[in-house]
Amino acid sequence: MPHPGKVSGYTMSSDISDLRKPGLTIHDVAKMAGVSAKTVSRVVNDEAGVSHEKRALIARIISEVGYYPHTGARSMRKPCRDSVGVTFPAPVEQSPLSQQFLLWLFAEIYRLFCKDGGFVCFDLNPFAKNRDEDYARGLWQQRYGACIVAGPLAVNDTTAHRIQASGHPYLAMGRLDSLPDISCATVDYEEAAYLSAKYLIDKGHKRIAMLRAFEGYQPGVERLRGYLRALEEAEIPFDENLVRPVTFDALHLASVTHRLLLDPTVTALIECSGSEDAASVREGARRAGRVPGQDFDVVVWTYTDNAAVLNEAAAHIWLPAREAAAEGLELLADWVQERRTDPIKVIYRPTLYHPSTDREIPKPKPLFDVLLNR
Amino acid sequence: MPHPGKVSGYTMSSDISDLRKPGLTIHDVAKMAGVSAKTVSRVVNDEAGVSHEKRALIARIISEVGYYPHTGARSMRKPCRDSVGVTFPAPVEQSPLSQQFLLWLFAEIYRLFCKDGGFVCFDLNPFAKNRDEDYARGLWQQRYGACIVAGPLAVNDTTAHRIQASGHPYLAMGRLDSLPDISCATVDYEEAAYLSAKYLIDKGHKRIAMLRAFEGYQPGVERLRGYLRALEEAEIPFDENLVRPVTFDALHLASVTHRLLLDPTVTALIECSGSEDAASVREGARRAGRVPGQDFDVVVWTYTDNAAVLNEAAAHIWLPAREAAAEGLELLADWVQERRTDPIKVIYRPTLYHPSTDREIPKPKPLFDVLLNR
DNA sequence: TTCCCGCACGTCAACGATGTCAGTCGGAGT
DNA sequence: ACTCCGACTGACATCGTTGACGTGCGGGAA
Repeated sequence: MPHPGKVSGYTMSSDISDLRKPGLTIHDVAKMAGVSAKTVSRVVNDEAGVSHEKRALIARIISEVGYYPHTGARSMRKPCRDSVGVTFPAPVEQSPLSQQFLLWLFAEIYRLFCKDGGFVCFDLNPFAKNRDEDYARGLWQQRYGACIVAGPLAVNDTTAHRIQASGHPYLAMGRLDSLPDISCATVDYEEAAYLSAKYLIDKGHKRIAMLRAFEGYQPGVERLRGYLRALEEAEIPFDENLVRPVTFDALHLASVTHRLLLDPTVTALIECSGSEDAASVREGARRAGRVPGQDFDVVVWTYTDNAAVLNEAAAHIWLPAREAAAEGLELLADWVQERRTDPIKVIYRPTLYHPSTDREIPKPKPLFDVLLNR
Repeated sequence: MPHPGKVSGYTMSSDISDLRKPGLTIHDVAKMAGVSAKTVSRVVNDEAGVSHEKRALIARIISEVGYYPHTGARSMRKPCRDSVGVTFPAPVEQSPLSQQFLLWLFAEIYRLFCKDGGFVCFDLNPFAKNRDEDYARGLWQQRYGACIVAGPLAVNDTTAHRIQASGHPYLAMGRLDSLPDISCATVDYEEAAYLSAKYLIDKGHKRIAMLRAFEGYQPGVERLRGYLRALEEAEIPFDENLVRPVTFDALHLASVTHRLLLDPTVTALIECSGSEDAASVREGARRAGRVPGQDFDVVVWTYTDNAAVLNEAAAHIWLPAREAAAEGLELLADWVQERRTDPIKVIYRPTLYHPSTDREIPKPKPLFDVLLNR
């Protein structure tokens, strides 16, 4: 046996007593230092009114015995400012956000909220009884002091307004831009759909297919609105069969594209599923025997400026979701620090470009006019 | 302007009052229901001693007004059981764990700890003053009731024992297997190094290079131990120049491999950097003008059983880290639920195989004997 | 009828930290 | 010498919740 000492039993005891030790309190520290609890509290919170010697003594004792204040007790006397909660609409592995974006988002949240010792509390509970109320349950429970609703799924207006009314800092990402006083950071999906459709209409297309996200995914509504606006302006009738809901699954995406493109009168496609899978669209087209750029025109939406995902044959809509998120998170951090109180409104405009004609992806971030007012 | 109603001011007020509303308390609910706070508490906690009518009434009021108990106040009366904290040694984007593994880990943690309404509190604070103490700061602060130390960086023994002594459920992942009474879930890195070196020695090699992880990365120590053991058994002298620390950066990996292989007497290499980058090793070898499988022998370590990463020319060590993590997390969940109290010891054995001779990657998970005792 | 038991409640103190306020103690000003 | 002031410190109440314990009431047994 190569590793003696690694062995330990795996037993089950039927009578399990609660062994968790109570932990040090401020009174313990006070007793050790020979002062009152309040004086220790003053040192912990960096308040004035303690002599230099006592302050040094108490600080030394605190670090020696490893005293940490009890967060719960603290949160009863003052609003909690050292943690943010992040709510998702679905477990990470099913998130419509790409994994790359998700990890970037995590890192950004940590960077902004942990540098002064803060905590991030993730809430991906897919088992909640009432998803919508539960979006902010950590806020109602005073578990964290600010809240990021990272999901683009619908949050109903009552919940949104309840969060707003609670006075806690919060930010809804990817949604809620239509409610005037609700904090959000997102991109303008309606505009993206409008630009896509208009681009294709201007090229002479009349029957334009669109892959919109599945039911219940709020930005899908906005997409449809932009699409319809472009059609209306050009006086082209709407055929509801051309707008298909898709999941974020690559195979599903390919198969829906396939079926759409079997209809030869469909000469253009807007791929706005939210996934980065331009490849899936290409696969679907291949199966239908059609060649993008020759047979039909495509507009692909992308959330990154990564040239690797570019499809030379297609026009692209760049949705600066990362830029919007970054900006929104900065403002949320200000709010937590009480450097602002108004709801956050960050809405970035999408940009249309074509890899074969535009040499560079437009770098300057197109901001919504709210932000230009600064 | 396409979107009226989206505009909102971006102002700074110099006198910011704290607007955060106090929130509903159990007393508010009690008043509404015409009962005492204790009775409401009984309903909230599903305790006996409340008549059916009152229980129904109170439950209705709770859901109507959206009352949630204050977590902090609660945690002062009973140990917190509805949340786990996860500590990392570094920000996610710098993690030695692959992004794929990381997201899988997140999902697994949520699956196990959120299904009954739990929360996950991540702690990636890279700004902590005393990293080692801070590994469990959320535990000392009673912020969460159980703790996962997800980092393979060294946790010093004092901290480990302090966590153990506190009686809180915890799990150290990827490390600490050498301390007898400390909970951990990991793979046997020493054995992996031993198997790798022995395989190469048996093939007749005498000068075997090893890429070990950077300084401070604890499993690196264990790797070296296994390597040395194999050398000793074969009575081959140790040349310290053959064991190079690397970071988890693909370019760095390639360049170190390059330099190692410029020495023609080096005829074998163990690539155990922990990254999935067999490609980097191949690139380094190419630059040195050497061909793996012909010029020299390689053993590549991998954490997945994904055939896509396999290099036909190399022998592989499969480290079932995911399996170990999954098992450890299950046991931690049991501990939180008080179905066990002993420290967790999950140590999986690595497996050596060669894609060109072994038809299948050995599927049955090789467990350490501790687990076989069950 | 009396006693006792158990259910359905309520009362109260305590958890750990901090805000409020009331002291104490030098030293400077008159 | 006497006041006054400011720096330092502690006593106490309080936050929201729950454990321990007390009370009143109805019903069955003696």
